[in-house]
Amino acid sequence: MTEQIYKMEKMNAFELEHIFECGQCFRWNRQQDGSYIGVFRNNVLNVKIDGNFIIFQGMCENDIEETVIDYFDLKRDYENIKKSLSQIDEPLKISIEYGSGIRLLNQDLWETIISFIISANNNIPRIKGIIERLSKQYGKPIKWNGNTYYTFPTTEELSKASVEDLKKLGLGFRDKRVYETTKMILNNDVDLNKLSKESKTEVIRDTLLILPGVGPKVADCIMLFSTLKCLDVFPVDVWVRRVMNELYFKLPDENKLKRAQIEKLASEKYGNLAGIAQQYLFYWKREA
DNA sequence: GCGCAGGGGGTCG
DNA sequence: CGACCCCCTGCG
Repeated sequence: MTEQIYKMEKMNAFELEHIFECGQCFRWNRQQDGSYIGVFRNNVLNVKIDGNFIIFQGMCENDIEETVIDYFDLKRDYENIKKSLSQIDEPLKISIEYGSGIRLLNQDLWETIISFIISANNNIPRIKGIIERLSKQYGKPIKWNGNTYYTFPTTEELSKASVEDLKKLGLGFRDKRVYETTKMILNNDVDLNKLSKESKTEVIRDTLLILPGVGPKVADCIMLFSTLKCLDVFPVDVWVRRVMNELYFKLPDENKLKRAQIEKLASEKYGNLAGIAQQYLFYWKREA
């Protein structure tokens, strides 16, 4: 593996902060100069905006251009998506202007499953810490630029960890969930290859829900943020609940809407782009 | 500075 | 509907 660099003209929907701070990923870290470094699959990359260009540079196991086109989903036409979503209503339009540079990444399915099981009732700094420790302990090192980075462990690699090992890394009550889910995927009780070929959203969700630690919210995040790319799902967490409450129901915050109510409304309003709408709303509500 | 509550991208029983 | 691990954060 050698260092590679790829420079391309900047597109309209591509802002580093929007992409990496909208909550879809946990392994991208902001650098002093405003660029970001992240580990994904067997790669370590720095992404930097330089004037009207995006520069990708780092250790990449395959062709860097193909890798970033795939991972950053660069073929998807966000201009068109934003245009049609903006027409739905004014609040969504405002949130899209606020997070105009958001793109959803094609993240590894297995890594996304484990990462979002860890995210349950947890905060982002701690989630990131846990994932870094898991990677350092069970992943493979990649040296670049005087630093050592670690790949996210494969299923086989993580299956070496006992419940106790996981507890020591600070997973808390999620230790058993990660352990059991790893075992089930290793045994093909849930077959991720087969799941990747499935096209029906409901079948995919029901399959993911089999895994310990995967409930409705985590399942939707996995479906939206991984290579599964089910753009029609609408993950309902506290922030989204809050924003939907305010925008469409005008209820006081304590008056909690049921998940099903929110999902129904989202599906009616946003249709098969509900997941992308969710990201704009989430980012807007949480940052602003 | 340090110590101590409060709460966090939910899930499970 | 309450408990859950543990850290991160904010305040006294």
